[in-house]
Order: sequence, then structure tokens, then C-alpha cells
Amino acid sequence: MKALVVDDDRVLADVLAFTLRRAGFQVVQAYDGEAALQSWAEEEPDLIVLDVNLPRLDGFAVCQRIRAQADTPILLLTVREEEDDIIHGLGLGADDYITKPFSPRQLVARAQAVLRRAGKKLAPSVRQVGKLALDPSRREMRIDQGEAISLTPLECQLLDYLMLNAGHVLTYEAIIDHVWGAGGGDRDMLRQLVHRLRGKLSQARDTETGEPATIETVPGLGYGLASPH
Amino acid sequence: MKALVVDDDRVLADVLAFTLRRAGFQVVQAYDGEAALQSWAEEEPDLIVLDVNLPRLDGFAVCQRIRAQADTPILLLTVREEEDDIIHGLGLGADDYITKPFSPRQLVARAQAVLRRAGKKLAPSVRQVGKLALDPSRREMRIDQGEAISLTPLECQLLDYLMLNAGHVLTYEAIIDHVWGAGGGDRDMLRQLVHRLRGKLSQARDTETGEPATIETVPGLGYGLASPH
DNA sequence: CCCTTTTGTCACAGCTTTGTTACAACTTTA
DNA sequence: TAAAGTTGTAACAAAGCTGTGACAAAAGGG
Repeated sequence: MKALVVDDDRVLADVLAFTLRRAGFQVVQAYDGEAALQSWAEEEPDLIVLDVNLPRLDGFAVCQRIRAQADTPILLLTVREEEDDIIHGLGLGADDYITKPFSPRQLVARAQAVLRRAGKKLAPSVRQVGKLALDPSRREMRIDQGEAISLTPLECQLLDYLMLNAGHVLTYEAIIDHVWGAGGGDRDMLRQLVHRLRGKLSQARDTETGEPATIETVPGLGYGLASPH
Repeated sequence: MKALVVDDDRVLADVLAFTLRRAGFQVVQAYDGEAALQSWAEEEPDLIVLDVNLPRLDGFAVCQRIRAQADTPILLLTVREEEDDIIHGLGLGADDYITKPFSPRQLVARAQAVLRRAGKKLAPSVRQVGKLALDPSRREMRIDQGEAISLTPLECQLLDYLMLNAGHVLTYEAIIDHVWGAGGGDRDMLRQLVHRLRGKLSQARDTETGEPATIETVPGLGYGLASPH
């Protein structure tokens, strides 16, 4: 289940992406109207979250052009005050709207509702970063259609957290708190866990000619998962 | 700059953490009042983002107990309708509040405002001077889209300080105090550190045809980073 | 209850980072 | 001009951190 997030506010775009990723979407981002159309054509997302105010080509125009070619569900992002925008947007074929500011839960709920209405199956709880996919419900990971590799509960928790924050470095403390709960783990345990997870990651990589998908160390700080782009 | 996020809604907590991380914070999370107090004691964060509704020990109680021991800035998270909560919270010593739902930008702005008021310097996620960019969260530096070069903790601290005061000459004493803490270093150590940082800077420069971006020496006084203009 | 899987503990090697010292080149000053 | 002080550079030692493997303890499943 792939979503395209279009917003020129990068902070917001990243947060939207994070939220959707957490709900099991694979997310692609674009920061202006033209890039959005291009991404849409290339990535063929199942859902588009589209801000109205965009440089180069505004949300309405994007909405219109996409509707001219396909019925990919579109969720419009508007400012609360601009009620005209909503009417205009829905008139152009948007499937639903959500006004800023909103809670992460609302966004996910709307996104899923739109997908349901479009008759698509909901996102399975699979997290994806680059070629690496994790299914927490089965505690399995795979790289680019390769063999599925099963993870232990802790490994799964760790990978999940790293993937959720792909591209950022997480401090030892943050990771430990998240995996073991506050005060439940120490650095030795984390070091060992990372070691084991790395082992499985490289094992998965062997199958395919895949890219790294590697856990990087920032000495003295923590660990992070390299972002695909 | 470390922040503690306390919210029992894990979805929201993760989003809050992500947002703050993006703004250059190191983030630790807790999901109930008692865990919050424990994390606070262990991690000694510079800022706390605290939800009012918490299991085991509510936000007010947490706020009160922390205030009894320290003046760590607290940003309270409330629901829009409950205005009493805000008054109550501020009465107990919270520094500011923010009502759900809110935009990521708002959160970051409030957090930074609270820190500023508390007299703490805030660390931006990336610092830039001319073509030189420093990302303290990864301890990496790069010149004009060149290869990223990783820095040691001390080198990072030094470069950060120099970039913050680009164009000005800093005395040895000022630099030493900032990098090693008062009384923690001497001129020999600084000389050596500058030497090592210069090495990496020229290494970064080799990659690109970039301009100097060099640390200049003012004999008898100290060091300074040349300002771009 | 036994066997397997998972998790925690420990020790160690290798590397990185940091502090120390020495020394040559240079500048200032008497 | 010589002496004294500064600065850049190099080499080395000490300390700390990280990856790794082996093994023990704990948890889970038949």
C-alpha cells in the first residue's frame, strides 16, 4: 500500500510521511505540484495526500490532472478557514479533505476510510523502507521479494523502531527505552541485539543482490537506519 | 539538546518524538507518569513535553514532582476544551501549553520559545556557514553537497562553536571553556584539536573544488572561522 | 519435564578518540 | 641578532568504545 504525500512544508510533509508509515503505508514525498504529478506517474500510489497550497502548480490543478487520467483516491489538505477550498476541491474530484491542524489519528482514519470507499484492501501492517519490508504481525522481514526471515520479538521491535525513524540517528537511550521500556535494558544488551539483527539483515541480503539496508553506528550517540534516498 | 516526550498515546508520542528529532532534539519517550519521572531522573532532559492525561500518575502530578526538584522547562499538552487544565497546569509550574490538535511547526516553535526563555541555547538540526554544513545529530560535516565527513565529539563541538560565531575571533579561553567545560582543557589540547579539524576540513575540500572554509589563526588571541561574505 | 529458542552476561580484540610530549618554523622583543 | 615565546606538526600512549563470540540463564512449547 503506497501513499504519495505532497506538501511544500517539509516539516509537515515529513511528519505526514512518518504517520502514514507508522500505519503501514509505504510513502513517497513530493514538494511541489509538478514533482507530484511526476511522482504519481512513476510510483503509481494507492493514495494521495495533497496540500492545496503548492508552488509551481497548486493542489487543485494537480487534483484535476490526475482525475483526468485515473481515480487514485485523493485526500485534500486545507486550512480550516478556507471552506471554499473544500467545496472547490471536492468538486474537482478529491475524495475527502482534512483541515489543518489535525491529529495523526485523524489522518490515518481518513486515509483508511478513503481507501475503503475506493474498494481497496486496507494496508496490511507491513512497514517498508527502501527494499526492506517488515511484517510485525508475523515478525518477519524480507528484502525485495527475497526469502522471509523471522525475527525474535526484541529484534522485531528494534527494527520496527529503526525503520519508523529511517534516516535519523536514534540515541542509545531512546532505543533502549523503546525496546525494553524505561530502565529495562542497558547498552550491552542493545549492542548484542544490534549485532544479532545485523546478522539477519546480512543474511537477508545474501539472497538478493540487494543494497546495504544497513544499521549504521554513530559512536557515542546511537544507531540509525540509512534512508533509501 | 535532549527532550523527554510523555504521552500514553503511542501514535502521538512517536509523532511528537519524530517532530522534535527533526528539529534537532535528542528524544526520549515515556508512556506513563511514573516512567516519566524515572526517565526524567535518568536522562536529565532539557525539555519535557507532557500530556495531561496519563495512566498511573497524571500530568499535573508529574509536573508538580518535577518542579519540587528542578526547573526543567515543561510544555503541557492539553485538549482544547479543557481550559481549566491549562490554568491548573501553569499554576503548578508548567512553562507553556499547547492544545491538541496542533501543527508540528507550532510544537517546535513553542518548544524553542520555552527553551529560549529558560536561557538555554537551542541547537538547530543543521548549521550552515557558506558552503559548509554541520549536522550535529549525526556528527557529520559536508561541503557543498560533497561527501559527508564524520567528526569526533570534540571536533563537532569545536566546529559548531566556530560556525555559530563565524566571522568573529574567539579567544583560546572561550573555546576551551566551551569545548571541554571550564577548567577542562588547555591550549595544547586545543592546538591539537584544531589541527585535526583542519585536516578533515581540507579533506572535505579535496572532494569538491570548494572555497577555503578555513580556520584562521590570530596569534596571541585565538581562532575564528572566516565568514562567507 | 525436556528441548529449543530467546535473551542476558561477560571477556576480549581492534579500533577510535583523546591527551601528552617533543620539535621545528616562525614571530616578537630586547 | 639572539633569546623567548607561539604555533603547527608528528608520533606515541592511554583510555574508552564497539563488534564479536562463547556461554549461562530464562522463557516458551510440546
